[in-house]
This record gives sequence, C-alpha cells and structure tokens, in this order.
Amino acid sequence: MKKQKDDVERFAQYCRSHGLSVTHQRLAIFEALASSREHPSAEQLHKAVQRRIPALSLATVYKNLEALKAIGAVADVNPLHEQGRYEAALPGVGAGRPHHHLVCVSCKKVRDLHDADLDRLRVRDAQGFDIRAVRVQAEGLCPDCQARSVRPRA
Amino acid sequence: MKKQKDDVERFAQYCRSHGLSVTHQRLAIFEALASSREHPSAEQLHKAVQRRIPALSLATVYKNLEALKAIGAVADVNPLHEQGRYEAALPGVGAGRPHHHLVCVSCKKVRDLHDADLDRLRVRDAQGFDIRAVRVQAEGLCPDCQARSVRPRA
DNA sequence: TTATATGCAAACTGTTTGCACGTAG
DNA sequence: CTACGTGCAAACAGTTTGCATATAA
Repeated sequence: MKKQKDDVERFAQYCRSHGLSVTHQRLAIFEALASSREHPSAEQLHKAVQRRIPALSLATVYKNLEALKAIGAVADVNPLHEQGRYEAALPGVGAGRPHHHLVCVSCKKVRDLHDADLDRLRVRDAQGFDIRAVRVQAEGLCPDCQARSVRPRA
Repeated sequence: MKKQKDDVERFAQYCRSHGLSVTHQRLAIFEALASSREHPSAEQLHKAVQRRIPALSLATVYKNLEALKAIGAVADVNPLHEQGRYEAALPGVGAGRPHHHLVCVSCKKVRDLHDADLDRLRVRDAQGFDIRAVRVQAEGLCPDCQARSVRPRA
C-alpha cells in the first residue's frame, strides 16, 4: 500500500492545477473520503479526520467538500439531499406503479421514467442485501436548464 | 376525469382500514400529491394545498406524510435525504469510476455496486433531458438490519 | 507578501415535537 | 363521547455565512 503516496501527490497536483491550495486539512479530508467505503456524511468525515487534526472544524469540512465538488474531485452520492421529496404510492393511484426517475442536477426537478426494460433489471452481486427495489436514476440537465445554460446570464 | 372520485374513495377506505381517520386535510394532501407530477417537497405540497385550506399548517403536512408513509400510501422519492453523502471522484482514486449503489432503507448504509452490465444501461425516453449519468440504486435491507429485524427488540 | 483557507459563532433551512383545541368515527 | 388529528410555537439537525486570524505559495 505505498500507492497511497502517489494518490496524495496526484490529489495535490489536481488541486494546484485548479487553483486550490493544498492544506493539510484539505488533504486529510480527501484522504479520509477516498479511503472510506461508507459514503460518509460531512459529520462522519469530520469525526474521522478529527482523530488526526483535533482542531478541525465542521465548517471547514463543508467548505472543502464544496470546493472539491466544484473542481470535480468529490461527488454527491445523491443529488436530492436538500429536502425530502414524496410521491403517492397507493397501488394504481398516481405514481403507485414501479418506475424510475429523471433528475435535473441543476434545478432538482424530478420526472417519472417508465420503461419496462429497466423494470426487469436484476442486481448480480447484492453483497448480502435483501433487495426490495431496483431504481434507475438518470441524472442530467432538464430542457429548461439546458436553455438557461446556453445563455448563462439571462 | 371522474375517475378521481373513485380514487378519493379508495384512499378513504385505505386509511380507515389502516386505522387512520380521513380528515379533509389528509385527503387534500394526498390528492395534491397524487395529482402532481413534480415529486413535490413538503413545502411545495403545503403551498399547493393552502390554496384550498388556507389554515393548513406545515407541521400537519409533515405529520401526514409520515403517517401515510407508515401505511404505504406515500413513498419517499429518495431514501437518503436526511444528510448529504459524499464520495471521492478523482479519476482512478477511491470511488472515481462509474458505479452504482446498494442502499439500506433502514440504517441508510451505502455500498458500491460494480457491475458492467448496469454500466451499459441506456435510457429510452429521456423526455428532452441531457443525461450525464445513469445510476442504479438498489434499495433493501443490509445484512446487519436483516439480522436486527429477526429479533426486533434485541 | 498576499490571496486563500481556517475556526468560531451566529444565522438559516428543513424537519420534528409538545401541547391545547378541534373533529371524525 | 373519546381517540386521533390539527395548528401553533418552540426545539432540533444539517448546512451556510461573516469575519478575524493563520497559512500556502
């Protein structure tokens, strides 16, 4: 496991080439994230990195996650985490049939996607999970946001 | 569109048979949700229903969504909305390759799911979206939570 | 040296809770 | 009549922001 050093260097380069300084906090946060298989929340990450940097503040974790997302070094697991979204599930009423979702990563709009092929998907390696539903989430830009991004300052 | 009356009745029956009273607030909230294609948030729903019931409180909307989820009449679009979750995305480091997710609906654990077949998925009817990624999210119970649910009060 | 990052505390947003009153069954 | 639901206000949790200080380059 000496490949880790390479990764650190690669991360440092990536930051510099994108105009971000390489602080030890930033480095530690990224290392903790990259070596975790937990898809951690900001708080989990904060706790983990505090073992090495006790003075680390939670605000710094948030600011770094934001900065690293902006340069593409970190990604949200989930584009819809800012507020709960609901749908009717009473069989036969509203959205009560199996379906998938189109999600606009910009305005967070969600549209239903009905596709019998996708309904047939099966997961090969469930890692012991008892799977209840397999949902496809297609992420991209909705028509409105595409139009907006052609003329960014409209 | 006189089928709506049937749906209302069906919803009322469903509530009663699950021990929930049928209040006009509850009915209006469900109708608004079932007739929306927006996968609305609690606040959007609140605003929408307030046009008919101006005194409706946001707390009531939340309590109803909770109650209706408990009897299976409403579903979360997204099992991970309580906090942001992150992953490293630097190409080649950590989770920086295309992959999918196993999500435990009980403890919210997320595991990576690598499957070349799933990577090949294409969406048939993108409804004008410019799709950047197609992610499969398999939802179920993780091994730990399965064990727990065998002995509920351990 | 100087632009950027950090830590702290205060502000905000989305959600939950406790309790007095109201209403469905 | 009585249990369940509602509305209000206060409490909470997660996240963001402003500002003085510290640090990378």
